[in-house]
Parts: sequence; structure tokens; C-alpha cells
Amino acid sequence: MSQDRFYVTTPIYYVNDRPHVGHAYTSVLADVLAGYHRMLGIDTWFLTGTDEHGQKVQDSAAARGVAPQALCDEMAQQFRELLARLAVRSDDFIRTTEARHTSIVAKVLTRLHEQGDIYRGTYEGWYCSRCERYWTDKDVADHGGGRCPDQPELHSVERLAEENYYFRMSAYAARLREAIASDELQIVPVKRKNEVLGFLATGLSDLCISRNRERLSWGVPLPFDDQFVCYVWVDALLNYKSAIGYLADDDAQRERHAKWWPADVHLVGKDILTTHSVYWPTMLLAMGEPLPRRILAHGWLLDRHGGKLSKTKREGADQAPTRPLPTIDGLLDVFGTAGTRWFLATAMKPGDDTPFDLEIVRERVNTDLANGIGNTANRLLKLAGGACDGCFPQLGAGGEREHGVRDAALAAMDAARSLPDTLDVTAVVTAVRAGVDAISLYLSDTAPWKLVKMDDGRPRAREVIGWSLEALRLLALAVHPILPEKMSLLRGSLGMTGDLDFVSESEFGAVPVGARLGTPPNLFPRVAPDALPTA
RNA sequence: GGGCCCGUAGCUCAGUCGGUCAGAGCAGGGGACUCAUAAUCCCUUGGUCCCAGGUUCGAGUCCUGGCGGGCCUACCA
Repeated sequence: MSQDRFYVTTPIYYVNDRPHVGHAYTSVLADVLAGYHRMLGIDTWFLTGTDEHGQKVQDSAAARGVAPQALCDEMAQQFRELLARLAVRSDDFIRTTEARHTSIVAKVLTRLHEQGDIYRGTYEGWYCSRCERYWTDKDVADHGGGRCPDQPELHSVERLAEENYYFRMSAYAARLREAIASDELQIVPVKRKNEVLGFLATGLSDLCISRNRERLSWGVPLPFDDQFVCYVWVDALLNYKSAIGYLADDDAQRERHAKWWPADVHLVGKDILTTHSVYWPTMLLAMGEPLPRRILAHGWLLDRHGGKLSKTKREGADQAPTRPLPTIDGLLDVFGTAGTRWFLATAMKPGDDTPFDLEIVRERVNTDLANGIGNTANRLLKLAGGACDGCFPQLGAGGEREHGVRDAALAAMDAARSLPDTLDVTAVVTAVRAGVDAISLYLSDTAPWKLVKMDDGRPRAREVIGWSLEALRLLALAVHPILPEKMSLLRGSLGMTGDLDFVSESEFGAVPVGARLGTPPNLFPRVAPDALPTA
């Protein structure tokens, strides 16, 4: 699946929640995917932003006695700051309260209404006035009937009917099913695809897309009936197109949209798989727009007990954690931007959940970065300083061992090159670990530090150091998008100058003989156990 | 309730079509080396593969039933 452009999105983050590790995970993953594509010369657009409408925002703002917009401004800023600390550089950051977005939502709603895909209907159900929400018959029945499932002791529910607007989602179910089954819209990992197909098999009904303003005012008004605002998800999902100029008045904006749509990857958490793989695509089908190519549903980072890290509604917690739950600020304080990015990027294979705590992060950062890449860089440059006068030596033809080290490094290059197809960052990391191990082993076997002390050993020592340096340089290139700052430094120390050019630099032996090598850097200081905050 | 997913060494995880699959990394133990960030290299201790049945010559690997956990199940996102 070679491609000349790449459009990747994160979900837009809901401003009711403070930024947490989960947001950081998705953001770093998106940034890393975008980085690999850019490095490989693929024109890339990376979109993120905030989702700012809806019940919870309205409620939170009310609870704090501030205007919803003020709350959104404050929270959006917090998300921007998080991204900055993580060195995540998106090409755009959209907020759903921006006019460039709300105006497009209105246009889409108008069109769908005019073409008959939005109709007025009646919703009847059990309403809890205290929670200000409807519950399904089943939910209410499961809790004995007549009581609110959320607060059975305190709240009662009443039967209520209300006029609402519906999106004719059911009309597009068959086409969606076909698109997903055939991978026209690819959902990965496959188990998530199966989940969606299973959901579709139970039958799709139409989607209620309006909220009465009496209950919820913080939303985009329906252009054809201002008694209602638009259901938040319908509003939110459209950001993926509004941000790149869909239906914009300006020609240049619309050209941008034509360039970037359809999205290559929507990154989503497994909890919002349905909205992205059912609501969104059916909306697109109704709009007559191409479907996104891929939806990647990732898992969650869990606490040491396997429980959720953060979820607004979650009581529980009779367990006493032995360590503080990792917060994103805590991770950044202890491990810095590079360590945090490394952990997040390598935390899990896309799709699975994984438990973690600070000790696990410490082990991974120390093993891979301090003991691995960092120490290897340090020892090689020190050796080169002594044996090669700080200049990149002549490689020569090399023998079996040399070729083995080279091939290990080239394998990492291959993994990086195939990332646009696999989206598998962990595959690259695995190859890089193997490459670092190969260099260590090679050095142990050849012992250049002994060779330099022998009368005729110096040329061989230089050769060994040269092959090792080259292998390390390629490994550094392979993880460059994960650790851009550190790997830029290392790249310079290993003799490369000027702007990074992947095509030429991914060749083994790209460093000119005699290139000036840097002094041994301390790229990744190891993190001592007592550096972790105690409970 | 229904759909889907997960449960393999202390920890994080691999195990493709049932037949050396009982593995890797980290942690632990022993040794080596000393160029390097108490690093690196070699060797090594750990497992009723959640439980119970079943199919099979043979099952982490398939079937059934449990137990434990997760996500979704249209108005919280």
C-alpha cells in the first residue's frame, strides 16, 4: 500500500476530562506514525484537537460557575500544553467551538436534512430528571423498574416522550457492512473489526441526533430547528473533515480537503470504536463522501491492578495501590520527554491493553535507552576517540560478523520502511533492540579495546568500530521519529551533517570516511529506583 | 441479558493451519570482561499454559460448561 500522502487523526479530546496518560498515549502514537511517514518522504497531515460541546461540559461549567466557553478555553490550553511537553507536533489543532467547524456542521446538517436523511420523530423512554438523561427499557428493568439505574435509591424515572431528529443510519447499514467486510474500510486489529461486524449483524436503527435545548444548550444549533442542538458525536466526528476545509467557502480550503480526504488512519481508543466505525462512516455515506481507509483501535494503559486509569464514572477502588498511579505529569517529571515518548510508543501492540506502573517504565527506559542505545553510543564514540582519532574509519569489505551486524541494522530499516503498511511501531523497536544486542555481542567477540593495545591490532579495531558505528547510526535512524531530538543529536555525533534525508542515509556506509565524530554524549541518563516518587 | 475480547514463568508478553510450544525480555542467582551510563557478554533458577469436562494417537492450541476481567450494547463522551 504505497502512498504519496498520509492523513492521520487522533480523536479530539473531550474537555471535560483533564489530560491523562491515555490522551498522551494516543497523541504520541499519532505523532510517531506521522513522523515515520514524513521521514519516508510521504506528505503528511496530522490533526488533533478538542471536543468541546455536550452535556458534561455544560454541567462541569455550571458546577464551577463559569461559562462553558471559558471552561473550554482553559481545558483546550491544558491539552495544548500537554502536547508541547510531549513534543507532539500536530499540523493543526481544531476545537469544535471554532466557527470554521460549527459552520461546517451546520452545512452538513442542512444537506442531510434537505436530502431526507434527517427526519423528525418521537423518542419515548425512561427519563431521569436528576441525571437529565434517558435510560433504556432494559436498563430500567434490570434495576427493578421505576428507578434510575445510576442512583436507584435516590432517583426515580418517568416515562417521557419527546420530539427529536433522527439520522437515517439504518439506510446505510448494508453498504457499511460490505465496506468493512471487504476492508474497503479497514478496522484493525481484526478482533475489533469482528466486533463491529457483530454489532452490525444485530441490526442498525436510526440515530437520534438532536437534543432539546431545554436540557442541553451547549451545542451546535440545528440549522432547521433552533429548538434543538446537535448530538455531540455528530458534531465531533465532523472535525476530521471540517479541519481540512470540507465545504469551506474558500477555494484553497476546499482544495486542501480534496488533497487530504479520505483520512488514512483514524486513531481511536477501543471505547469509541462504534462511533468511529458505524456512526461516522454512515454519515459519510449519506454525505456521498469516501470512507476513511483505516481505523486503528488501540487498547488502554491500565494501572497495576489491571483497572482503568481514568474514567470519569468509576467508583470502586477499595484497593490500596502500593505506588501512586502514574500520571502523565509524573511520567514527564521522572522520565522526561524522550523517556515518556519511548515508553508510550512501545507500551503495547496496537489493540491490546497493558498494565503498567512507574517501575515498569523505569525498567524499559533504562534497558532500551540508557543501557541500550545510550550506552552503545557512549562506548563506541569513546573507542572511536581513542582508536580512530575521532574520525569515521574505513570500513573495508567485512566478514561474516560484520555482515551480521550490518544485516541486523538493515532489518530495523526494513521495519521502519514497512511501517506505513503495518503501523506497527513495536516491530521497529523489536528490530532495533535486536540490532543493539548484535552490536554488543560483536564488540564482546572482537574486543577492539584489546586490539588497540596490540602492535598490529589498530586497523582491525578501527574496522570493528566503524561497522559498529554504522549499525548504530541506522538503528538511531530507525527510531528517529520516536525520539527526534535525541536522535538528531546522536546523528550528528555519528558523523552526519545537514538535513536528514532518509533515502540516502538508510544505506549502510552512508557516512563519509573521515567524517568528524562527536564526543561521547550522555543521551539517556539512567533512572535510579529512588528517583521514583514513593507512595 | 446480548455481542465481542482477554486470562501462558515474580513482571510485561510471543506462541501462525492442534504434533520439541512450554518460549523471549525484564527481575533473581552464578561466572567473565573492563571500551562504556554499577554497563556489556556467557550460563542459570522460575510455569497444574485460569478451572472442570470433552474430541483426538496427541491440545496453551479445537468443543462445552464454569470462574475472573474488559469493551460495546443509540443519548456521557
